[in-house]
Amino acid sequence: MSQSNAADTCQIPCFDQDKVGKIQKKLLNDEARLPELAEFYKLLGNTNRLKILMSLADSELCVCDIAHVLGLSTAATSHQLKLLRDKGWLKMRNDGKMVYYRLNSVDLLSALKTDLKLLQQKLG
Amino acid sequence: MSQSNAADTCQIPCFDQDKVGKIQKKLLNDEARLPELAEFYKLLGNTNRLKILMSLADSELCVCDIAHVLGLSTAATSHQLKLLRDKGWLKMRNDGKMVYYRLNSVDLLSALKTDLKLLQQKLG
DNA sequence: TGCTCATTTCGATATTTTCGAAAATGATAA
DNA sequence: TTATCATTTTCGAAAATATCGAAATGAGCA
Repeated sequence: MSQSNAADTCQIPCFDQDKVGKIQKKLLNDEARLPELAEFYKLLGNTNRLKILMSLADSELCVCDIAHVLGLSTAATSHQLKLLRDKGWLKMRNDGKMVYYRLNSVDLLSALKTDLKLLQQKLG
Repeated sequence: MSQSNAADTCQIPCFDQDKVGKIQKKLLNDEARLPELAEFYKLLGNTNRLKILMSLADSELCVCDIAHVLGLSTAATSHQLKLLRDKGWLKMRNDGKMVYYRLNSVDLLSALKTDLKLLQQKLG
């Protein structure tokens, strides 16, 4: 409320207003996309979902087969598949009672592989 | 226990043993690395940490400046910095009382940018 | 000694994740 | 129709995790 003497004492005196301002300005471009990017990474931050993506590298699979690869129930598997499908990374195809899933983006898989290499390189 | 008539009725009859076996075999190569990869993505699955990485694109910054960019306390900022440092993505440098952080890997930033492009492309 | 920037620990809170159980869906077959 | 089967969905609960403030600690500097 009082505008008297608060202005000339900064709570955190070390910071460089100019530098901070410039960086905030620069971030503005990407800032809107960062939550999306973070969500993308959260989605990939799970071993089972990574396994799903890699399992589908060569060909489509039915839910049941994927469940066996993961060692999960079909319900749990279906849930993970839905998360990937909702974001558009997987596509499903009905064939009678069966449902087959396949990758909807080759680029995703190559991104995974690139990142895997980055890690391997980092760990020697 | 009884081996009489259990063998010919499969609890989950739809799956293709051969296919599953082949995929599990193929996954063996990468499987050991998948938890690492998942952890890597978990680390990146946070807007503040992404902001930190992007803020450091051009030059090092002190904790206090980073805290201002993020709008967090220095304690909270320091915590996030530690997570990135512990994984080897950031390096710190002491200069008097101040501590400066910088990127320890150019490749990480380019991976980020690649993934961001992948998303932009996906979203039209 | 006192001050400052940063780190660390502790802990509370909030959020998220994961997945089982069970009901619902939707296709097929008898 | 009725039964069956593969999958999906909803609900919910347990567990794991994240986030961050407060306060104690370090470490440099005057």
